[in-house]
Amino acid sequence: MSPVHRTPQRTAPGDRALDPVTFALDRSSPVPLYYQLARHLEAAIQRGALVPGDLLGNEVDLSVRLGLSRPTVRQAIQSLVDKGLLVRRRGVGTQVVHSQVRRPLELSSLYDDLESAGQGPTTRVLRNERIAAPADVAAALGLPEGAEVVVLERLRSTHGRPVAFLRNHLPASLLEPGTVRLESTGLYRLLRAAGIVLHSARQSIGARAASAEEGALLQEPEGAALLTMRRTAYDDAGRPVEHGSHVYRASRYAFDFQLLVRS
Amino acid sequence: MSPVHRTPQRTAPGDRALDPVTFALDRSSPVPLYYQLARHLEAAIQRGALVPGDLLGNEVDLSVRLGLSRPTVRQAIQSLVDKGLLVRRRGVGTQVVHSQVRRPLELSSLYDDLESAGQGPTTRVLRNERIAAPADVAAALGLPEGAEVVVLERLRSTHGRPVAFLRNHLPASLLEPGTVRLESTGLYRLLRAAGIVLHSARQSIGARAASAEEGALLQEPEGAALLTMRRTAYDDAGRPVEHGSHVYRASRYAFDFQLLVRS
DNA sequence: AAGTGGTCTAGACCACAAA
DNA sequence: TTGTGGTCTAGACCACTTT
Repeated sequence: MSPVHRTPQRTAPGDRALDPVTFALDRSSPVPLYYQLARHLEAAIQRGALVPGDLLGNEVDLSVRLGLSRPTVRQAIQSLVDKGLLVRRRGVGTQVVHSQVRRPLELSSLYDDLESAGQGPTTRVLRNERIAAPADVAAALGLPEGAEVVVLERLRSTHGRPVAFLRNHLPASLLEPGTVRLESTGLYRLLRAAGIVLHSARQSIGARAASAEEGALLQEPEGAALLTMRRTAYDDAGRPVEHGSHVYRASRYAFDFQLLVRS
Repeated sequence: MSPVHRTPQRTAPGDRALDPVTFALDRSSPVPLYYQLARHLEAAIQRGALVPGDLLGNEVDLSVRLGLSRPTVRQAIQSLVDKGLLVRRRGVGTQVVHSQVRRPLELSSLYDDLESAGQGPTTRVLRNERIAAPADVAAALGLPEGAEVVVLERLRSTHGRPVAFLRNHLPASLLEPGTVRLESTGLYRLLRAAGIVLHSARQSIGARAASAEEGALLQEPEGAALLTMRRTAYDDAGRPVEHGSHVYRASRYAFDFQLLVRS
């Protein structure tokens, strides 16, 4: 049996040289074996060597061919199942998911979103200073009211036209973001560069009509529909790291993502 | 050493009877052992027996105390790490995450959302018929243009006031949803009851101003800000199962969820 | 130096689906 | 009946963090 099958069946004999599953592991690398395998399979899927519906060979054969134990192979496969790229069916096998999977919803910055969409975002920092925390911000960040926080206000544009107005608050003890850097990258990248590891975020997406000031900033008429997003991000230890309150031009932006069903 | 530690340190001696980690496994149950352990730990966290910051005992001790192998214990712990309830640090240990974790974003139906919030949703079915698929729907569902689909239009309310207008299209071959059932439950529950297993969905959230008809339906003035959601859901085999195009009153609804950072 | 999680092995038996 | 993934064991060695 050849290790990859198309529906309803099999590849031509002599395909083993093109077998997209078997490959050379680097056992001297510090990269874990299961991770090497996962990346290899993912690449094979991305470049189309494994087509939706294809069955991977069964796990036992696979582990023999690769010289790995079955649990290690399973660990690799499981990570791709978790990503939504593969589906396992008992008694059937493991196959590549049919639908075009895009990335699941990530805690990504708007900057990265726009950049990866080739939108060449620009940022104008309107405000960057230390203030006493307003009540709602203090509550969101778990700080005593009046504690010192950094407030950032930024206008993000693509193609010279505004997309979003971003207001963020950070505990002043955490980071003193430089205005210059903020104009050339995203806040989350600055946090990561400062060694702050994000773990989770609580987020709320809504809509409302634009105020006169918001309209002026975003070049929308007063009363235009805006998307709003409020988010508090936490680090590994559960400490609030950042609270953001953003508004987006609905005519130029939407939240777009893939969900996986919890199982 | 007692198995649970508070910061900076330990519970009183004699606490072993209250040890929130050790418990009795049911080896005769068909429920997997790792799953029993995961549920037990999750319950201990939810009821506060394990407090944020608490360290679980190390994995080797734990497996000995529970009479399980270490991989099985790891499998249980890993599932809770994936859920965002626990954090592991090499050289340190596994501890309960500080922040209050709510559920991550799920592919849940609005009906379930409102019901679990105690809002007692009601549904009025405005339309339930078979039609030839419009071009955009056919494209989303991967059907030839003009193929037969079921179109549903529903108005969902809580406390007697409308919250959302839901328009859904399904391949007619898949399901013939009964209007009566649709008034008493959510579409996704009907799909599940029909044996349709959802796997993933592609979703886009935006905003726009209400049209005159939308305003009349939702009891909002024309031009009011509305939240919009377009979603296509897929089953295990990657077949499109449903396409929804919904509008929500921004004054009464927001998308509210927790994100975990991919790692 | 000691203790933790991270990785890996080489088996075993079971549950489920398809032929 | 056969083949698949699902679960589980009892070890091993390594990398990292803290003392």
